[in-house]
Amino acid sequence: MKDFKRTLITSALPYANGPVHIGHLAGVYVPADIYARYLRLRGRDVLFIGGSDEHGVPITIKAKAEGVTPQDIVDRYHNIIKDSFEELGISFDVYGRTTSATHRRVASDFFRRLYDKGEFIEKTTEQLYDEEAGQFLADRYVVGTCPHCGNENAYGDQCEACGTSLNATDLINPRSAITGNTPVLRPTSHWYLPLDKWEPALRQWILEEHKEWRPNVYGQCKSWLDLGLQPRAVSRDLNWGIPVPVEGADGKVLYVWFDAPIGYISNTIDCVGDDWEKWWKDSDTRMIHFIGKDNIVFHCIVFPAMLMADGSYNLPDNVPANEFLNLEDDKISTSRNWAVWLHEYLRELPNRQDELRYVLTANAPETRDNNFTWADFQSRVNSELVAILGNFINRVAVLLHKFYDGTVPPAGQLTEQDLRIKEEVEETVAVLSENLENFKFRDASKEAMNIARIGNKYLADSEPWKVIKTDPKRVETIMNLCTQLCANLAIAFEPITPFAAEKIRKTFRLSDLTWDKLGKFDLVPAGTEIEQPQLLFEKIDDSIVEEQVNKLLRTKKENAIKNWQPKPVKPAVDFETFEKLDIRVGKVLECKKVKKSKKLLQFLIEDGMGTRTILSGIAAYYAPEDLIGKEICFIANFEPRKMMGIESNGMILSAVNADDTLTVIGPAGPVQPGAAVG
RNA sequence: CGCGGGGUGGAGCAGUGGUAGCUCGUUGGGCUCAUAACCCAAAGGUCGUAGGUUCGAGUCCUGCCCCCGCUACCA
Repeated sequence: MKDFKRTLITSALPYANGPVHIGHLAGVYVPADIYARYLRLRGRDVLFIGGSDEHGVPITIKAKAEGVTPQDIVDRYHNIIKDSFEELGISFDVYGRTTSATHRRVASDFFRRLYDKGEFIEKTTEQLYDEEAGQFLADRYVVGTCPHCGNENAYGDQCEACGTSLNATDLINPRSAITGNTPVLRPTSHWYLPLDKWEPALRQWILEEHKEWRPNVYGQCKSWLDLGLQPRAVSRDLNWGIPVPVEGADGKVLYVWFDAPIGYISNTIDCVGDDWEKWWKDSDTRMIHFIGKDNIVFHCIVFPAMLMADGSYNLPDNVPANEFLNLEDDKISTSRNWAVWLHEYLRELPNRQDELRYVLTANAPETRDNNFTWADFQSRVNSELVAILGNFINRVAVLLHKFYDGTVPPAGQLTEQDLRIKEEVEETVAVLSENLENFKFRDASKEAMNIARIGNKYLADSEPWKVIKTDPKRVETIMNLCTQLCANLAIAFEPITPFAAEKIRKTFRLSDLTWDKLGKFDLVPAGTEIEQPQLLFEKIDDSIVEEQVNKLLRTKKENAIKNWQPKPVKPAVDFETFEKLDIRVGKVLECKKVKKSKKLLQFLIEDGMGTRTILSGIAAYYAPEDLIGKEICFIANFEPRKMMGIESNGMILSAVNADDTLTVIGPAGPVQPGAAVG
C-alpha cells in the first residue's frame, strides 16, 4: 500500500432541513470521528471536513409551509446540527455550510471550469410545471394515477403500490404535491454531465484498482457500471441554490448533488486557506469519504466523474459506507419523527456523550442494517462501559489509594503471570490498530474493551487484596501493572469515548498520549500521585429507558392518528333490520365510577318514561361529573346485562377515535328525553 | 421486472470450503478490592427454505420466501 503523507477525511454533509439523528451518527459521523482521532493519535496529518448541505427543493418547500425563507430554515438547522456535533465531540477541523460565500464561489467556478472545457451537454426536455407554485416539479412532487396498477397516489418516480419505476410524465391525471393543481408541460433546458464518457475510467479505477472496498460499496458500483451510465442533469429550475454561472441561465441553479460534494472542497478552503490544494491535488494525500449506503453512487460514481472531468483532483482512496440503523425494529424516518434526535438526546441524557458513541460503535451497521433499541443501549452501558471499563479503572484507583495513599508503587520482578498479561495486551493492541486501519470500528471497540477485561481478570487472578497481607512486595508489582493498563485504556478509548479517556488521563496524570505508547508498560512512572477516583460512567436507570421508550410510543400514536383511515363499511342491511334497534336520546341524571372497575361508568338516564341504569366502558376517557346533564344517544332495547354486580339496561353510543379513545354521541340540539333516533 | 446488501443459539452481531464464534442475557460456582460490580463453568444453533457441486458447505451454484437499499424527506 502506498505511503501517504496526509489524510483528508470527509463526512457526508447532513441536509439542513432537520436535525441529525442516531442513524446519521452511526452511519457517518461517529466512525469518521473515530478514524480522525485515531490518525491524529498516530501523529498523522489529518483534516476532518464537515458541513451542512443547504440547497435543494425540500428546503424551499419546508420554508413555504412554515411561511419563512429558506435561509431561515437552513440557519436554524445548521446551528442545531453544528452545536450538537460539537457537544458530542465530533472533532471536525471545520464545519461549514453550502450557503457560504466561499462555497458559492468555489461551486460556481467548478461548474464554469467544466463548462469552459466542454464537459457538459446542453439538452432541452419537457418537464411538468406548477403554474401556481411557479416552479418545475421534481419527480417526487408529482402525484397521479399509476398507469400499471391504477393506484391513485403514485409518485412521479415510482408507484409504491406496485413498485414500478415511472417517469412523472407517465402518470395519468398528474397533480402537484405542492398545490394539488394539474401541472403543465413546459420545455426547459439543462446541462448534463455525461457519466457514460467516464465509464471506462471509473470501471478501471473501482473494479480493478479498489477491490479492497467493502462488498456493499464495490457491489453497488459494479451494478451501476454494468447497467451502463447515463448523462445526469447538473442544473435545476429553482430560485434557491447557486446560480448557474452561464449567460442566459436565469432561474437555474446547480443541482444539489453537484453542489453538495463541492462543499467538501469549499469547507477545506475555509479551514486552511490557500493551502487547500495540497489536500485535494497532491498525490501524497489520501481522501476517505464517510457516508451512508444511500450515498454510494454519488461518492463513488458521480463525484469522481466530476473530479475526473476537472482533471486536477485526487479520487477517494476508500469510501467506507455503512448500512442503515433501525430504531426499535422500525426504519428511522424524519417525516414520521421516528428517530432519536441528537440535540434531544444531549438534553435529555446530559453528559452521556460517550455512552452514545460507544453503543453506536459497538453495534455499528458496518455489514448490514442493524437495530438500535433502548434496552440494548442500557445493557451495553451498564454491563460493558460501567461494569467492565469503568469498574476496572475505579478498582485500580481505589486500591492505589487504599494501599499506597494514591502513589503509584514501583514494579519489581515480573512473574510469568505478569508477562502473559503484557503479551495479551500487546496482541490485543495489534488487533485494535489493524481494525481501525481497516475501518472495522465495531471490532475495534471490542478489542479496546478486551484490555479492560484482561485487567479485571488479572485482578481476580492475582488477588492483591489478599496478597497484601502476606507479600506486600508482590502487590506493588501487581498495582503498577494495573496502573499501566489504565493508561493503555486511556489511549485505546480516546477515539471511541474521548470524554472518558480524558477523565482517565487526568486521574492518572498522563500527559501527551500517542498511539505508539499503546501496549507499553512504563506510561505512568512509579511515585506518581494519582487523583481521587471519579466514576467514568454511571448506570442507566430503568426509568430513563422507560421514558425514552414512552416517547417513541407517543410518536407511534401520533402517527397512527395522522395516518388514520375510516373502517370499511359493513355489508348492507335492510330497513327492517335497522328498525329492530331502538335508539333513543336520554339525559344523564347521575354518573359515577363503578367501584373496583377500571373501565366502567354507571349512568342514571332520564328516558322520558322514567329512569334507567346503564353501564358504559368509558371511564378512561371521561370524568363522571363532566357528563352529568348531557344528552346522549343509547340503545334502549338491548338485553339487560349484569356487570360488576350491576344490571345495565342499554348501551351508550360512542365514536371510536383514531387512537382508540371514545367520544360519547349526543344530539346536535335540544331534544326531549326518550325521543327515538331513526 | 432489475440490480446491490442481508436472513447464523433468547437478543444484538462476527464468520467468503475443513471440528459453528463474540457480546449481552440465562443457570451453577468462585471472589468480596470495585458503581450488587469482577472471575470461572455450563446450557442453548439441523447457520431463511428446497435442491445441486464437493471427500467435505454457514461459506460455492440454482430455484423460492422474507427484510433493507438503489429510486429527489431521510445516513
